[in-house]
Amino acid sequence: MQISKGVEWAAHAAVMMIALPDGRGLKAEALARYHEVPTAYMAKQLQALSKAEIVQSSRGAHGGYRLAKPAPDISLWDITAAIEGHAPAFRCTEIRQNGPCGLKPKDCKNPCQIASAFALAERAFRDSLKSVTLADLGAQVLQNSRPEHLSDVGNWLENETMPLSDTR
Amino acid sequence: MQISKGVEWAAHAAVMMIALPDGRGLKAEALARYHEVPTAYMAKQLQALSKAEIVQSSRGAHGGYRLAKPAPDISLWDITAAIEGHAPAFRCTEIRQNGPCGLKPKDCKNPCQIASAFALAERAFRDSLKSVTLADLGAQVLQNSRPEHLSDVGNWLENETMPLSDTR
DNA sequence: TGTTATTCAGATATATATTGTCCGAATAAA
DNA sequence: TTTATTCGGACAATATATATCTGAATAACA
Repeated sequence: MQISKGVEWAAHAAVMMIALPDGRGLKAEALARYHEVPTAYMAKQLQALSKAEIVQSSRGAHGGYRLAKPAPDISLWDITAAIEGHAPAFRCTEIRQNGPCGLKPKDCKNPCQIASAFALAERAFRDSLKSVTLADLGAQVLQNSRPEHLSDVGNWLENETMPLSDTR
Repeated sequence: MQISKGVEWAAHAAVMMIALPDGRGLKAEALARYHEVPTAYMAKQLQALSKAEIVQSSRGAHGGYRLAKPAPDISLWDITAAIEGHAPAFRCTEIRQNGPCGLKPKDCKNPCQIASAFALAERAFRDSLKSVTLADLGAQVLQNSRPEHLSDVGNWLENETMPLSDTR
């Protein structure tokens, strides 16, 4: 029962994108470099977020990714589901229908008790993650970071999001 | 994010063992045959339950497995943890310490916000499973099964748990 | 008390999913 | 129209889950 590393990366990348000014974007390579993770694999996670319409992508020169909707409308569950998929973690294979005392399918209209218990637990998990938004995470970062760190990040963003010919 | 099939098998096997009379046991092969799953792999799950002291094993002729404690004292989480391990599903790799704006370790005494959110969600998952005991599951089976099915199971158990020379 | 049949337990292969990489398609700037 | 740049999906390597096999331990029986 493991959650893919991609979820961690995608979540951090999404938090990063909160701070992105106006219509600017961050390319996959920059987000990977910022977090010091393999570029191509980070790109893969961003593609998944893009498919889930959590981020928008722009191709070509000066392209990149940005959030597709306001930070309060994106939950940690949205990100997790985008990377891991929506399939339940517990997969009931209906083994109660197997073997010498196996039940007939018509006697299995109600879900198996064990499967039901897991479904309930997974719902609790999901609901917990749904209650946390990107905006919440961003606010916590602002609160808990030292001012110098925030300015470091600010400067880095300036450089990465302004690759235009600004020679002044 | 998948839960091993072994958890499903182990849970069903454990529910089965509730019905076991007095000091009798069921061997791995019988439990596998009952559920129509590969014998050796079912055996492996039972070994895990044995290590976690959820079931007791007896070797040699007429050996087998039985519950190591009363059904109300065994939760679905106990079984899950025995098979899947106790490690958290979300693994924080502290990528906030990476890259050009990486934090210093001394500024990372508090856990990362994202990791905290997942820890909370996993706790909710765990607590939900902890609230379901083998006794609960057994009671539900008794309630929801047709009488004929219960007698089928009873007969099967008689044959499997009484392989002694009872020729009368 | 030795011998044998039986059963559990750990070590060993195979299949599947996760992790990581590459090359082509698309887009925007020049 | 050309070119540099970036995303997107196809491809490969690694780790984990699944399945199997052989040996160690135990109890029944002679």
